[in-house]
Amino acid sequence: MLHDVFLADCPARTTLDLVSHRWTVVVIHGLGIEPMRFGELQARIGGISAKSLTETLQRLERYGLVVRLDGTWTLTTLGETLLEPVSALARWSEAHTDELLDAWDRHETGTSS
Amino acid sequence: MLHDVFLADCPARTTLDLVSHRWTVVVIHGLGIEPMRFGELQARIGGISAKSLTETLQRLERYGLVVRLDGTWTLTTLGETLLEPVSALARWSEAHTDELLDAWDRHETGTSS
DNA sequence: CAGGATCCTCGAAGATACTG
DNA sequence: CAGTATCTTCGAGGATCCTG
Repeated sequence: MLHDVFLADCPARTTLDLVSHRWTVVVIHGLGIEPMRFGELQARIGGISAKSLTETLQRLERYGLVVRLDGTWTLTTLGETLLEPVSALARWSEAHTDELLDAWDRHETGTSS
Repeated sequence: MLHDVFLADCPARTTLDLVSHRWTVVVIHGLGIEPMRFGELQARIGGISAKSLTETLQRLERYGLVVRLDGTWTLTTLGETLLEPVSALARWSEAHTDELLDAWDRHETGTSS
Protein backbone atom coordinates (compact mmCIF):
# COMPACT_ATOMS: atom_id res chain seq x y z
CA MET A 1 0.00 0.00 0.00
CA LEU A 2 2.07 2.87 -1.30
CA HIS A 3 -0.65 5.49 -1.19
CA ASP A 4 -3.49 5.16 1.24
CA VAL A 5 -6.31 7.56 0.62
CA PHE A 6 -7.07 7.52 4.30
CA LEU A 7 -3.83 9.12 5.36
CA ALA A 8 -4.36 12.82 5.72
CA ASP A 9 -1.02 13.85 4.29
CA CYS A 10 -1.05 11.19 1.64
CA PRO A 11 -0.15 12.42 -1.83
CA ALA A 12 -3.01 10.36 -3.22
CA ARG A 13 -5.22 13.11 -1.92
CA THR A 14 -3.91 15.11 -4.84
CA THR A 15 -6.26 13.28 -7.15
CA LEU A 16 -9.18 13.89 -4.85
CA ASP A 17 -8.37 17.56 -4.69
CA LEU A 18 -8.25 17.51 -8.45
CA VAL A 19 -11.63 15.85 -8.76
CA SER A 20 -13.14 18.06 -6.11
CA HIS A 21 -12.79 20.97 -8.49
CA ARG A 22 -16.14 21.55 -10.06
CA TRP A 23 -15.15 21.32 -13.71
CA THR A 24 -12.32 18.82 -13.75
CA VAL A 25 -14.45 15.79 -14.44
CA VAL A 26 -16.50 17.50 -17.11
CA VAL A 27 -13.42 18.81 -18.91
CA ILE A 28 -11.65 15.46 -18.83
CA HIS A 29 -14.81 13.81 -20.00
CA GLY A 30 -15.13 16.36 -22.79
CA LEU A 31 -11.59 16.06 -24.08
CA GLY A 32 -12.03 12.32 -23.85
CA ILE A 33 -14.61 12.52 -26.61
CA GLU A 34 -12.26 14.41 -28.86
CA PRO A 35 -9.54 17.04 -28.65
CA MET A 36 -11.02 20.48 -28.79
CA ARG A 37 -10.12 24.11 -28.99
CA PHE A 38 -10.86 26.43 -26.12
CA GLY A 39 -14.00 27.90 -27.60
CA GLU A 40 -15.41 24.56 -28.61
CA LEU A 41 -14.93 23.19 -25.15
CA GLN A 42 -16.50 26.19 -23.51
CA ALA A 43 -19.46 25.98 -25.86
CA ARG A 44 -19.99 22.30 -25.16
CA ILE A 45 -19.84 22.69 -21.43
CA GLY A 46 -22.81 24.62 -20.22
CA GLY A 47 -22.25 27.53 -17.90
CA ILE A 48 -18.51 27.53 -17.45
CA SER A 49 -16.76 30.89 -17.47
CA ALA A 50 -13.64 31.49 -19.52
CA LYS A 51 -11.72 32.03 -16.35
CA SER A 52 -12.75 28.76 -14.79
CA LEU A 53 -12.04 26.86 -17.97
CA THR A 54 -8.62 28.45 -18.21
CA GLU A 55 -7.84 27.62 -14.62
CA THR A 56 -9.03 24.06 -14.96
CA LEU A 57 -7.07 23.45 -18.15
CA GLN A 58 -3.90 24.96 -16.74
CA ARG A 59 -4.17 22.95 -13.57
CA LEU A 60 -4.62 19.78 -15.59
CA GLU A 61 -1.74 20.83 -17.81
CA ARG A 62 0.48 21.26 -14.80
CA TYR A 63 -0.33 17.77 -13.68
CA GLY A 64 0.48 16.44 -17.11
CA LEU A 65 -3.07 15.39 -17.86
CA VAL A 66 -3.66 17.61 -20.86
CA VAL A 67 -1.51 19.43 -23.39
CA ARG A 68 -2.17 22.23 -25.79
CA LEU A 69 -1.00 21.36 -29.26
CA ASP A 70 -1.38 24.09 -31.82
CA GLY A 71 -4.36 25.62 -30.09
CA THR A 72 -6.03 22.30 -29.49
CA TRP A 73 -6.38 20.84 -26.03
CA THR A 74 -5.72 17.14 -25.89
CA LEU A 75 -5.50 14.49 -23.22
CA THR A 76 -2.04 13.13 -22.59
CA THR A 77 -1.42 9.43 -22.19
CA LEU A 78 -1.72 9.92 -18.45
CA GLY A 79 -4.89 11.92 -18.95
CA GLU A 80 -6.40 9.12 -20.97
CA THR A 81 -5.87 6.69 -18.12
CA LEU A 82 -7.84 9.05 -15.90
CA LEU A 83 -10.57 9.02 -18.47
CA GLU A 84 -11.58 5.53 -17.45
CA PRO A 85 -12.52 6.13 -13.81
CA VAL A 86 -13.95 9.51 -14.75
CA SER A 87 -16.17 8.01 -17.39
CA ALA A 88 -17.20 5.33 -14.95
CA LEU A 89 -18.32 8.10 -12.67
CA ALA A 90 -20.13 9.87 -15.48
CA ARG A 91 -21.90 6.67 -16.44
CA TRP A 92 -22.92 6.03 -12.85
CA SER A 93 -24.19 9.55 -12.72
CA GLU A 94 -26.28 9.19 -15.83
CA ALA A 95 -27.65 5.90 -14.61
CA HIS A 96 -28.49 6.63 -10.98
CA THR A 97 -29.37 10.29 -10.79
CA ASP A 98 -33.05 9.48 -10.76
CA GLU A 99 -32.60 7.31 -7.70
CA LEU A 100 -30.63 10.05 -6.00
CA LEU A 101 -33.37 12.55 -6.62
CA ASP A 102 -36.06 10.10 -5.56
CA ALA A 103 -34.29 9.50 -2.28
CA TRP A 104 -33.97 13.22 -1.84
CA ASP A 105 -37.68 13.70 -2.36
CA ARG A 106 -38.54 10.99 0.13
CA HIS A 107 -36.52 12.80 2.77
CA GLU A 108 -38.13 16.06 1.76
CA THR A 109 -41.59 14.80 2.55
CA GLY A 110 -40.39 13.10 5.71
CA THR A 111 -38.96 9.62 5.96
CA SER A 112 -40.38 8.43 9.23
CA SER A 113 -43.83 9.93 9.07
CA MET B 1 -28.90 9.79 -23.55
CA LEU B 2 -31.17 10.66 -20.70
CA HIS B 3 -28.70 12.69 -18.71
CA ASP B 4 -25.93 14.50 -20.46
CA VAL B 5 -23.21 15.74 -18.17
CA PHE B 6 -22.54 18.58 -20.52
CA LEU B 7 -25.88 20.22 -20.06
CA ALA B 8 -25.57 22.87 -17.44
CA ASP B 9 -28.93 22.24 -15.82
CA CYS B 10 -28.65 18.49 -16.15
CA PRO B 11 -29.57 16.51 -13.04
CA ALA B 12 -26.53 14.31 -13.61
CA ARG B 13 -24.54 17.22 -12.28
CA THR B 14 -25.92 16.18 -8.92
CA THR B 15 -23.41 13.38 -8.77
CA LEU B 16 -20.57 15.66 -9.73
CA ASP B 17 -21.58 18.11 -7.05
CA LEU B 18 -21.61 15.21 -4.64
CA VAL B 19 -18.15 14.06 -5.64
CA SER B 20 -16.81 17.58 -5.65
CA HIS B 21 -17.28 17.65 -1.91
CA ARG B 22 -13.92 17.03 -0.38
CA TRP B 23 -14.78 14.07 1.81
CA THR B 24 -17.46 12.25 -0.13
CA VAL B 25 -15.14 9.90 -1.96
CA VAL B 26 -13.11 9.10 1.12
CA VAL B 27 -16.21 8.37 3.21
CA ILE B 28 -17.79 6.16 0.56
CA HIS B 29 -14.51 4.39 0.12
CA GLY B 30 -14.24 3.93 3.86
CA LEU B 31 -17.71 2.55 4.40
CA GLY B 32 -17.06 0.35 1.40
CA ILE B 33 -14.43 -1.48 3.39
CA GLU B 34 -16.80 -2.12 6.24
CA PRO B 35 -19.67 -0.43 8.06
CA MET B 36 -18.37 1.76 10.83
CA ARG B 37 -19.43 3.89 13.70
CA PHE B 38 -18.94 7.63 13.61
CA GLY B 39 -15.83 7.65 15.76
CA GLU B 40 -14.22 4.81 13.91
CA LEU B 41 -14.73 6.53 10.61
CA GLN B 42 -13.38 9.80 11.87
CA ALA B 43 -10.33 8.05 13.29
CA ARG B 44 -9.64 6.25 10.05
CA ILE B 45 -9.92 9.33 7.94
CA GLY B 46 -7.12 11.68 8.74
CA GLY B 47 -7.90 15.30 9.40
CA ILE B 48 -11.64 15.41 9.02
CA SER B 49 -13.58 17.45 11.55
CA ALA B 50 -16.64 16.08 13.27
CA LYS B 51 -18.71 18.75 11.59
CA SER B 52 -17.55 17.87 8.11
CA LEU B 53 -18.05 14.19 8.71
CA THR B 54 -21.54 14.81 10.01
CA GLU B 55 -22.39 16.98 7.04
CA THR B 56 -20.99 14.50 4.56
CA LEU B 57 -22.82 11.55 6.13
CA GLN B 58 -26.10 13.41 6.29
CA ARG B 59 -25.82 14.55 2.73
CA LEU B 60 -25.13 11.00 1.61
CA GLU B 61 -28.00 9.81 3.77
CA ARG B 62 -30.33 12.25 2.10
CA TYR B 63 -29.37 10.90 -1.26
CA GLY B 64 -30.00 7.38 -0.09
CA LEU B 65 -26.37 6.34 -0.31
CA VAL B 66 -25.82 5.53 3.35
CA VAL B 67 -27.97 4.64 6.35
CA ARG B 68 -27.38 4.69 10.02
CA LEU B 69 -28.40 1.40 11.60
CA ASP B 70 -28.07 1.21 15.34
CA GLY B 71 -25.25 3.70 15.44
CA THR B 72 -23.44 2.12 12.56
CA TRP B 73 -23.10 3.83 9.21
CA THR B 74 -23.57 1.51 6.27
CA LEU B 75 -23.72 1.82 2.52
CA THR B 76 -27.13 1.21 1.00
CA THR B 77 -27.54 -0.89 -2.12
CA LEU B 78 -27.40 2.29 -4.14
CA GLY B 79 -24.33 3.39 -2.22
CA GLU B 80 -22.60 0.15 -3.03
CA THR B 81 -23.09 0.73 -6.73
CA LEU B 82 -21.32 4.06 -6.31
CA LEU B 83 -18.52 2.23 -4.60
CA GLU B 84 -17.33 0.85 -7.90
CA PRO B 85 -16.54 4.08 -9.75
CA VAL B 86 -15.30 5.61 -6.54
CA SER B 87 -12.92 2.77 -5.92
CA ALA B 88 -11.80 2.99 -9.51
CA LEU B 89 -10.90 6.57 -8.81
CA ALA B 90 -9.12 5.66 -5.61
CA ARG B 91 -7.15 2.99 -7.40
CA TRP B 92 -6.20 5.39 -10.14
CA SER B 93 -5.15 7.83 -7.49
CA GLU B 94 -2.95 5.34 -5.71
CA ALA B 95 -1.41 4.25 -8.99
CA HIS B 96 -0.72 7.54 -10.73
CA THR B 97 -0.07 10.10 -8.03
CA ASP B 98 3.65 9.80 -8.55
CA GLU B 99 3.26 10.74 -12.18
CA LEU B 100 1.09 13.68 -11.24
CA LEU B 101 3.67 14.98 -8.84
CA ASP B 102 6.49 14.37 -11.30
CA ALA B 103 4.68 16.39 -13.92
CA TRP B 104 4.12 19.11 -11.38
CA ASP B 105 7.79 19.22 -10.53
CA ARG B 106 8.76 19.45 -14.18
CA HIS B 107 6.59 22.53 -14.55
CA GLU B 108 7.95 23.92 -11.34
CA THR B 109 11.50 23.94 -12.62
CA GLY B 110 10.32 25.27 -15.95
CA THR B 111 9.23 23.19 -18.88
CA SER B 112 10.50 25.20 -21.80
CA SER B 113 13.64 26.76 -20.33
C1' DC C 1 -19.32 9.30 22.18
C1' DA C 2 -22.12 11.43 18.47
C1' DG C 3 -23.36 15.01 17.01
C1' DG C 4 -25.69 20.33 16.90
C1' DA C 5 -24.88 25.45 16.89
C1' DT C 6 -22.09 29.27 16.00
C1' DC C 7 -18.35 31.97 14.15
C1' DC C 8 -14.68 32.50 10.98
C1' DT C 9 -11.44 31.71 7.17
C1' DC C 10 -10.09 30.77 2.77
C1' DG C 11 -10.43 29.61 -1.88
C1' DA C 12 -13.26 28.26 -5.97
C1' DA C 13 -15.88 30.23 -9.26
C1' DG C 14 -18.54 34.11 -11.64
C1' DA C 15 -18.67 38.87 -13.80
C1' DT C 16 -16.53 42.25 -16.09
C1' DA C 17 -13.07 44.62 -18.56
C1' DC C 18 -8.89 44.39 -20.94
C1' DT C 19 -4.96 42.44 -24.14
C1' DG C 20 -2.15 39.93 -27.89
C1' DC D 1 -10.57 34.08 -30.50
C1' DA D 2 -8.02 32.79 -26.30
C1' DG D 3 -6.90 34.04 -22.77
C1' DT D 4 -5.27 37.61 -18.43
C1' DA D 5 -6.31 40.73 -14.47
C1' DT D 6 -9.15 42.44 -10.88
C1' DC D 7 -13.01 42.43 -7.86
C1' DT D 8 -16.55 40.12 -5.55
C1' DT D 9 -19.53 36.53 -3.87
C1' DC D 10 -20.63 32.37 -1.83
C1' DG D 11 -20.14 28.20 0.52
C1' DA D 12 -17.23 24.28 2.14
C1' DG D 13 -14.74 23.22 5.82
C1' DG D 14 -12.20 24.06 10.40
C1' DA D 15 -12.31 25.49 15.44
C1' DT D 16 -14.64 25.91 19.43
C1' DC D 17 -18.25 25.33 22.61
C1' DC D 18 -22.42 23.08 23.89
C1' DT D 19 -25.81 18.99 24.44
C1' DG D 20 -28.42 14.37 24.73
